[in-house]
Amino acid sequence: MDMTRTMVFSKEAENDRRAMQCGDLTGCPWHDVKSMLRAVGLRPTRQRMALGWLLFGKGDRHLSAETLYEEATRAKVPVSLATIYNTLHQFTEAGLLRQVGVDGSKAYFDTNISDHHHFFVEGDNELFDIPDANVGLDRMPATPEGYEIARIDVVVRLRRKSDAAK
Amino acid sequence: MDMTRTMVFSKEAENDRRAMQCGDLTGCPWHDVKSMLRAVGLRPTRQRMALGWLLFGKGDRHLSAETLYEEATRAKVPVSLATIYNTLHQFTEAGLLRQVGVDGSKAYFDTNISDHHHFFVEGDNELFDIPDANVGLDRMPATPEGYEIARIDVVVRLRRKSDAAK
DNA sequence: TTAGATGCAAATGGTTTGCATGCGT
DNA sequence: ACGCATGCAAACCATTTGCATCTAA
Repeated sequence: MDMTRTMVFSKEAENDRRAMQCGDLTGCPWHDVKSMLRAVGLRPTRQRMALGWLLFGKGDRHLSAETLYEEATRAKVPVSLATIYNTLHQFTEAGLLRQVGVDGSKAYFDTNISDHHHFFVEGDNELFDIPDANVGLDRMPATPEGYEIARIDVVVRLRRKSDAAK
Repeated sequence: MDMTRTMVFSKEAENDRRAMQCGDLTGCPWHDVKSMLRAVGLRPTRQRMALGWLLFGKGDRHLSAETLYEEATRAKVPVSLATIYNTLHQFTEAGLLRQVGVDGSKAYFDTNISDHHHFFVEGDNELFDIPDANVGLDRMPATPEGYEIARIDVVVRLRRKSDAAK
């Protein structure tokens, strides 16, 4: 059962993270981030800790490199944009984050790495999870010969309901 | 009538195009492209005609600006990259093309504007339509208040099956 | 000490823009 | 002739890279 788990490492990482965030969470996010980093083989450096803290300290989030950079700056954490990108990618490779490609311009990173899909608000470029975790594909086509499914991305693009005028 | 001429014409344009490509298609694509352009209110200029010809002359295609540029160049059609981008966007706004956002880096344009989804081959960055037109969403979540669904994009990401070793 | 991490600035790649010239109506 | 269309190059923006300097182990 459950053999169609293609993104296997996400799963493991997810467990690790959940364990850390919900298990021995003591109220001091620094400790947990440190364990999390160690668990995936990344050195717990000053900036990785701070970024991990910002990223995972308050529930599921969707942010771009720029967003995280501003947030870090606001939080008085000295980080360079280059490091933000490095960290974001390292976290993603480690399975702590999931990269979501929505509009083709900038990249978004989702702290929720479980199997789920997204709503994307056109214009606002806002991204959020589709609450119902059970959305699935109906009548999935056969996977072409020689290929395997790496992932299925579903993006429901929303637009503000045309409120009367305008 | 014809007051909300903003995004309404996707549908109309599709009909026009289908009529032109399947209806009174005479074998001379130039004539059809010209009609098609006129139908959506675009001046049938040399390059728009040529690009329309390249784009719609041979079935459903998925290409990037760069791809089309090379193709045009190879076909001895003098066009600048800027014009390629302009044209691609104008065609898209007119509903003749559909932009597909897959990887976040470059933009792809699909000459198949009907409701359908895609396979995306990671690594090769190859994009193609999912043959079964009936793929649909199972258990679609409720649309958030105040919003309406603009479109649903489903991208099935494929990767070459790991052939034994490696 | 030492490999790995960071910061800065310069390089990149896709896409857009400003403006002078060209072409469809 | 008028005005949109085009071409070119410079501008842009998100992201990446090279390299010298730090820092965790």
